[in-house]
Formats: sequence, structure tokens, C-alpha cells
Amino acid sequence: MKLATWNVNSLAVRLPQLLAWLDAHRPDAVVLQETKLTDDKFPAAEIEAAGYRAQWHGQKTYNGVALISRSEATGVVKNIPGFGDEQARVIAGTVDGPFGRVRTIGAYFPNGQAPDSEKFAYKMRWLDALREWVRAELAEHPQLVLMGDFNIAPEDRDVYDPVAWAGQIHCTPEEREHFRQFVGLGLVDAFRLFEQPPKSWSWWDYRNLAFRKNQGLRIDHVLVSEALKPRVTACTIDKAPRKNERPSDHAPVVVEIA
DNA sequence: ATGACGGTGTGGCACCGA
Repeated sequence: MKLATWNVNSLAVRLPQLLAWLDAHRPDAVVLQETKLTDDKFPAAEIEAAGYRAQWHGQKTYNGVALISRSEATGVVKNIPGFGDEQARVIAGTVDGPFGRVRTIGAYFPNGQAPDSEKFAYKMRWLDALREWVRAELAEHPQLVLMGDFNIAPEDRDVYDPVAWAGQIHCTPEEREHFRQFVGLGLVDAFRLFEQPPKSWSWWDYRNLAFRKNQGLRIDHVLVSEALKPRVTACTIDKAPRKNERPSDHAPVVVEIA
């Protein structure tokens, strides 16, 4: 089965690209971040016409997440239970796979702005809450995938200029420690299960010709549970949509599980 | 180099993202 995560940076703008991508790749499920749509504006009809079911959790202007799947998702959860959050950042559901149902969690992690900011403190609280909820989800659903825009570059090799980015947002020791704690729950970074081209990024700034110069960060991730790890056959970043006219600044990350 | 680029909501720009 094929699963993917994609920060679309406005689903209103990127819907045609999403539909084309679904058509080309026929994934079993995709989680979206930064839909930037209130729930009444979600393009459910267009996505259903493409042969997919959808679950969504949106808000105005910022954030907004969705879970698109070929099978109907069950046990849908929006945001982190017990963590009061004004911001729509999490959607989870259970989807069909050839080896049983797979718990699929899509998340748009807070950016954090700067290490000394209130937004960074929120990011830390949010990460604590997500980790503890994912711990409980794993106990209930051994076949689990946590994917999304983590806004964390786990290691220096995930950063085009690690010297310039040292200690900066996405690269702080605190954020990287949080990433390791997710791994400590019994999850694995699917991308690093395989040999990958050096300088593999999932995000490139819109500015400074960053994509053309391949100056980016790997901040979008797919973490799979130990039960799924032996089944993972590939994990790739699809740079093709970043070459579209009016692209998202993020590329989809795709995992294949057999 | 604190700006660029792009999206949103607003209103002729400000804010935010990463």
C-alpha cells in the first residue's frame, strides 16, 4: 500500500495539483497540511469524484489538515485529545491495508518561529501532548503511521547549510530531542530505512531560487511503527510537484508498505 | 543582508510561514 504526506500550502490553490497527483500515483491514503480552509469550504465533492473519501479539520487562514483515503477512515480523531488547541493541526483515522488496518495520523507540527518565542514554548507543549497521545495510540494500534510536516530537521544531513542553521528554528537541540522521543516510542523514520541521495529535502524556500539551487530542509516525515517496519519497501520524496507552476513550497513524501 | 516569495484577509497593506 502507498501512503503519503503533503503540505499543500492552501488547498484552494493546490486542489488541481492534488487531483492530478492522486490520479498519477493512486495512493491508498494521503494526509494534507495547511489546507487553510474552513470546514464548509473543503472540496469534498472534487475529492470524492476522484475516487477518494475525505476527513478534514480546518480553520480560517492558517493550519488545517485532512485525511484522504480510498477506503472509508474509521475512528477519526481531530486534534490531540485532552489538549485544548485553537489550531487545527491533527487528523487521524484507520484505513484498510492488504495486511490489516493501519492507524494513520497526519499532523502539522507548529513552526515555532524562534527558540526564544512564545510560539516555541507552544511547540514544546504541543510536542509533549502529541507524543503522549501517540504512545497511547500505538498501544491500541500496533500498525501505525505518523506522518506530516514535523517542522523539525532531525539531523544536520537534513539541512542544506547546517552551520548557518545551527540552533535556529527546526534545528534546535530541543526539537531534535523531541524527534528522537517519537522514535523512542517505537517508531522509525521510514526515509532513513533506505539509501537516499545526499541533499534530500522536502521543503525549499520560495525565495532566493532555493529550489533551483536545491537549498532546503527535510522537515516532512513518515514514521512507521515497529510492526510495519519490516514491510516498508520504499520511502521517497516526490520533487515533481515542486516543479509545477505555483507549487507548494513542500514536496510530498511517499511510503510504500507491502 | 532580515529582504526576498507566496497565501490569506483586508484594504491599498500586515501577518505568517520556515
